[in-house]
Amino acid sequence: MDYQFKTIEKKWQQFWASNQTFKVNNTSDKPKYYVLDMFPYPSGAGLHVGHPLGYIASDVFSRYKRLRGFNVLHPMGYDSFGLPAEQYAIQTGQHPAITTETNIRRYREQLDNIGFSFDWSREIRTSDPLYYKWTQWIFMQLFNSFYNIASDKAESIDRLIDIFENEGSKGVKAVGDEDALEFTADEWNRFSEQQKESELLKYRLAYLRESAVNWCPALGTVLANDEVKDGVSERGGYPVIQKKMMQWSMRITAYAERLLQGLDTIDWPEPLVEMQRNWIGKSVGASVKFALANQPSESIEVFTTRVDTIYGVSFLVLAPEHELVSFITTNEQRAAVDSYIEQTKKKSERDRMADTKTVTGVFTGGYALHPLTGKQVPIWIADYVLAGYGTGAVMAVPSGDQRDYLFAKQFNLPIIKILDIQEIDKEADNRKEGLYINSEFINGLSYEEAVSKLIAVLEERGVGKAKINYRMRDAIFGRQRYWGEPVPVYFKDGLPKLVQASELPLLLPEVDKYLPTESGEPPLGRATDWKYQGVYEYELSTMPGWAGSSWYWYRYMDAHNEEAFASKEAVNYWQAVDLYIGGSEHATGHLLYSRFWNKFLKDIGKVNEEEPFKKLINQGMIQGRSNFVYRLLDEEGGGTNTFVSFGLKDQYKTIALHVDVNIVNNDVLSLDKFKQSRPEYAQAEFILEDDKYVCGHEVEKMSKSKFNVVNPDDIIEQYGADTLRMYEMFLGPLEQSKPWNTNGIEGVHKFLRKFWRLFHHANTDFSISNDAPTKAELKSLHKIIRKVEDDIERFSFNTSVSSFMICVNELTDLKCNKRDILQDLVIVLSPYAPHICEELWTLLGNEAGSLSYASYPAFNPAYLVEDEFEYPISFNGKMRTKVKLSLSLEGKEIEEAVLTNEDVQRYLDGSTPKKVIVVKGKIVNIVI
RNA sequence: GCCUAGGUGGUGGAACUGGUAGACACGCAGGACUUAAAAUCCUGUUCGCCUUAAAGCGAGUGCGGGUUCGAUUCCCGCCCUAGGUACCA
Repeated sequence: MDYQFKTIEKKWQQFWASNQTFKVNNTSDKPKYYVLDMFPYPSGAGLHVGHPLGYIASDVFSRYKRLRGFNVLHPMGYDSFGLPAEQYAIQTGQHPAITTETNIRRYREQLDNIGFSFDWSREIRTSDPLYYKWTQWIFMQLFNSFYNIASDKAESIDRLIDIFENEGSKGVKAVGDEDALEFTADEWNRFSEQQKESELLKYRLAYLRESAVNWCPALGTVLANDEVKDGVSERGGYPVIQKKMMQWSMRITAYAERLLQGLDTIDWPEPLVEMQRNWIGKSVGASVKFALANQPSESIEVFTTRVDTIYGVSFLVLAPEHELVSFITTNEQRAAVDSYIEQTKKKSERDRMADTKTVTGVFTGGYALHPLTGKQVPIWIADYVLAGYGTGAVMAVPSGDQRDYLFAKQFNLPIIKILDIQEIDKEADNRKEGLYINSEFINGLSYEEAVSKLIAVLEERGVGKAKINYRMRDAIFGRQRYWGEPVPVYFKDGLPKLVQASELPLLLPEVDKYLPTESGEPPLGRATDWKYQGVYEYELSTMPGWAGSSWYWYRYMDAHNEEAFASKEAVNYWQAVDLYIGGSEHATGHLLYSRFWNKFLKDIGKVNEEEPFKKLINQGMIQGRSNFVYRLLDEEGGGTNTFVSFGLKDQYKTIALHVDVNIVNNDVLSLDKFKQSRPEYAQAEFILEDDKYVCGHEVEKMSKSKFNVVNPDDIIEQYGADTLRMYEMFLGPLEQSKPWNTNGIEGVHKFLRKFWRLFHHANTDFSISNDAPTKAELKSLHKIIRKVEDDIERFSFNTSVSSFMICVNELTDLKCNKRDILQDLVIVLSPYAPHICEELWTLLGNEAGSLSYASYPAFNPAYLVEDEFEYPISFNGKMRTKVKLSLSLEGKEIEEAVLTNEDVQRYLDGSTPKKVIVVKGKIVNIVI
């Protein structure tokens, strides 16, 4: 019989499902192993060929671990809250829950087609009320907790209240807002409920704070950075400005040091660890207060890592959003300052950071007093200073900082040399060498001496202190959206209160439209009769996408528990994730938030592990090839409904927008399909070239928002799941990103057919021999046993596939059909190509389904020993020859080998080599 | 801009710790089998030069330098691409 992949794959997928082959118990004699994938967002575009890359790798690993005798937890679920379903709802009116359900069904079908060994009885969905009940529950614990610096962990807010009541604010060292008050116990006890609550909010791990957002006045909504392109909204092309808004935040900064320390304890790729380290951005320095010249009771606090350069300060720069800007600005400068602030509002934070070439800024007219010299220092504002980093103000030292240097040159501000070795004619000199000059009491000191002396003096005078600053900011937790977890909070007398735990889940209410209200409130403001106890306003924002994904791996341990997010027993059994596979694009988002929530859950005694993911592998992204259309802009820079073809776009002012690759063929856009794709495009007009609309293209992340998704079902239809699985592994190193292409899939498919033919005599009947294997056959088998073992342990799946091809070619050449060889080969290949292997396994006379728990064959090095081995050496890097050596691959040291200098000399016509270079026991070069 | 990674034939990639660069595939070219097609098998395939052939010579791992007997691998400086950059997930 021929290799009928369709029949075989359907058969075994049904068998696995109906026999629940991969259902796993929370008790077992075997050691446990938890393999987790980053669960997908069920996008309307369906599962794309990029998702399975990681899933196949984790499936190969899971199946391998089962063969190695582990009780493997390998679950799957859906991160099903998110923006795209909501945008679809806005366009069509269809409830996101329906869209999501449809998408999940499609994902499940697609996943099933690939033949994964997931335990589907543990499936989870973050948008399921039975799931988000526990996301809300965790939020409540965070709201009810503060971070106690003394015990270095989160503790109940009741304990903080206790301390305040008995000892006042001095009794506790806790992580809190900058503007937290100081008070005695008596003062606290005299506070009104209102005052107490608002003070406690400054310590809660989930708290309200004002923060900046992208506001689109025309759409009346907040936009993600992704939805803003070149200062206008991607949808509609309306202007976007920065606006401040009261929002829920998470005090992740309280965990900064633990998040940093924990990185040393986990087995993650070093680049990823480095990214998190840099994101946390610990810097050791000092904070210094500069009093205002005309109002010495007010001061501007700056953070600096180079307090030693303080005598080089020639001006201060504030972020345009800094709260004191308006107060400082003089009447003469007010117009200029206001107009600069207006300009800044139009820029996104990223644009502000990216632009280092143009130097802009405005003098406020105000002065501060240098804390040591008392001299007047002018105060400027500039958009390169960000309100969210440090204190939103910097002391500018042009001689030591290039950015300050350029600023000083541009605006003719003094540049003060502070170290004797500094060379500052052309640029700033940030060296910490030499001795200080122009610096009063630190003159003549070295860097280390200066820093400690300065800090001592600043502290003594109460104008500064040593400080550790983290670049990481608290995470904004509110979203002005519909399709997310409702925040289980209502407002009484303007203060946030939690709903009762017994009232969870707080269900997402129905709304008539998924848009903001006319008064600019989030979509939940549209819900009618949605009041706590019929009276109090609920919080109208919902949780961000990362809420549900920050703890989900615990839910898989005990997916149907109604009493807890997971039972104590389940958590104790599975502990942490042993292997987590997912993309590095989550490096500073999901992977940081998850660590944060995990540490919090540990602090409150709900889980055991400080770190949730012991080992992590980044699967590289399979990138997509995106297509673009070019929207014509009007004079004000607003979007029109006319689109310019790629070749003509440079003649107009346009903005590039992603267009679905599925309505583009060879970069030519289908105009009809484009008009149907969105209501706003129905009347679209086009400027064509050669009667065609040609799209631009780019290689980038495959994602629903970029409309460049390719479906794995098409590949499976043509070649089968086993081919897809092996091909994705064959494409290249797991960690490496690569654009999707199907060149080369034929080779993998041919391999599987060849493999099948090893068992099928004359391409028809199943026929194998019970004869004893030959030496050559055993060698071939044991090479692959060892190779696959090695490759899987170091996640080098692509080289495995090549080795399989070599192995099968060798066995084909040997006309091998020996049971002993083939049976072991089936086991070794089965993690990669499970369907064909299950089929052959049963044909070999084994019980159906038993392959998944067979034993991985033992490697025997004896089969690889060779009597004679031809070893090439090169002379002077030019002449090459081959020398016959007696040595073995395994065991014997080369020093014992027959080759000696005398032997080598024979190949050099008697000339004596000057040098023989031996590396790892091999002669690699001979210098004559 | 900043952080992280990558750049090797026509293509995907291999070379694991500095030691024969191009394994294994795809594609392409030629051939076998076939009435034909599919499937399968065989040969060749980094580029250039030279040769009837066998063989040989030179260059070559993004670019420019450096270290080394020896560099895809290590160091310095560039260029390009991708991911992240805090409301995509």
